[in-house]
Amino acid sequence: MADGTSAATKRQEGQVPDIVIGRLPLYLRTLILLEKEGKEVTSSQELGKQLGISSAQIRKDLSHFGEFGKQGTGYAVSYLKGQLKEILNLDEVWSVALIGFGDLGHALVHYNRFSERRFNIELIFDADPDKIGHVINGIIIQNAEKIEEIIKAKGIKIAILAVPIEVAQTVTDKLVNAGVRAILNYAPITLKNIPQDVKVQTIDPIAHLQKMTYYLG
Amino acid sequence: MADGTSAATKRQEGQVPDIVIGRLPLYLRTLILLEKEGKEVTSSQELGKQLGISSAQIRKDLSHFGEFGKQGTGYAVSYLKGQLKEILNLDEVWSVALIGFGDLGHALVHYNRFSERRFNIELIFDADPDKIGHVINGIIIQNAEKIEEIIKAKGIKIAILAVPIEVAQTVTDKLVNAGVRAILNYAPITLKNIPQDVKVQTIDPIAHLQKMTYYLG
DNA sequence: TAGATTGTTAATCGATTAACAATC
DNA sequence: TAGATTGTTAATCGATTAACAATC
Repeated sequence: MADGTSAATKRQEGQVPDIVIGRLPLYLRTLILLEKEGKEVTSSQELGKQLGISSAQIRKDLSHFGEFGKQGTGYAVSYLKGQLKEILNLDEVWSVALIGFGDLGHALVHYNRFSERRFNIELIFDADPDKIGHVINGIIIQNAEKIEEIIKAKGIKIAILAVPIEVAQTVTDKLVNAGVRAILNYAPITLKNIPQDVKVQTIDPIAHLQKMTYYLG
Repeated sequence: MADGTSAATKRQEGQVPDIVIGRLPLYLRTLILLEKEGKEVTSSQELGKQLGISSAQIRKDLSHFGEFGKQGTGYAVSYLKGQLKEILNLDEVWSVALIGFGDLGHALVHYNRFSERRFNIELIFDADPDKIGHVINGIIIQNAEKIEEIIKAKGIKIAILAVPIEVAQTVTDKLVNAGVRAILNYAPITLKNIPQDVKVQTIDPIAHLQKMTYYLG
């Protein structure tokens, strides 16, 4: 994530590194898994083994936010899970706008894990007149021209961008303008003109594959 | 990513950091974009601006592999693109096996960028008897029980894992056993028992969203 | 208690940036 | 030439790891 930290916006005392924030969801994911397996207590060592990282790193990461464990015994799974959820602002249900209803958009709408994790896709937009008006999972596909108007009206802060490359930047400008603060970007392009308080995460499967083929030489 | 490489490497002065390898596909992506725009020459500054990273970092990254630019003028777009493709082993067509033909698998098969970038999905597997035997894009959906047999026979090195969490590890074991060396994993779980020479990249959209909600507090 | 594990400090390791001679 | 930009070195910055006192 480009956090746009410049000399003028030096990391303030007590601010947690972005790379640490990125690991918290993995810790949470693992705790949920352990809980499902019936584990009530865990340790930095066990978590580390599950995730393939060191126990020291986990303890260090958590120490940015407080003390959650007990010497000699470790962490109560349910408690730590709750604390991480709170830290990550996951106690509320987040409304999400999906932009683009092609194959990917279709798959995302049917991906149950979004709602399981309390990300509710509440709006769908597309530019194709043949799609506009159709109802998917009780959601009407809206005209992409109304993105700003409707998102602003609903106060939605999170958008999933699943549009073709060519329109990704234009749509992004609209989303930012509509007050969106987090964009999950599936277009394989670096989005520009992102204000400091708007976060972007780009998912590009091709980039992942190409990173791996390097090692297949 | 573990660097599982023998002493007999192509590069004498040691290993290129994995984090650098991860940026090469982004450089390539940007060069392709610039080429499409008709640009014949670019610079580390321009590339950096496009990607939101420093020009120094781009020059440093490229310097691990050789000298590709000219002082005063910069880089020939087409040439640098070709060099990066070569470095990343992208001159050949890679056959890919897709495991799991749910909504996500469906979207992936229809995602043209895979074939555009020379990743050809050649095999599809699913465990559902209702799906086995159906033909998608000229590819028969095969019984998941034949994963090892068929992948081994075809010598396929890259797999995309789009199966439910519960079976992800079991399928992974089979893939590794069948000789797969790169796994693009869409199951939100850390895969275990991965040999050093097998690479895994996990894509978890929920983790990305949760990273961003931290900042929405 | 004895063993285990946390939270934290200090040391190490690695990545990024700044700066500049070389040179197109 | 004058301006621009590379490739590289050294300095800086930041992240990870090791180690251990505290203590459950």
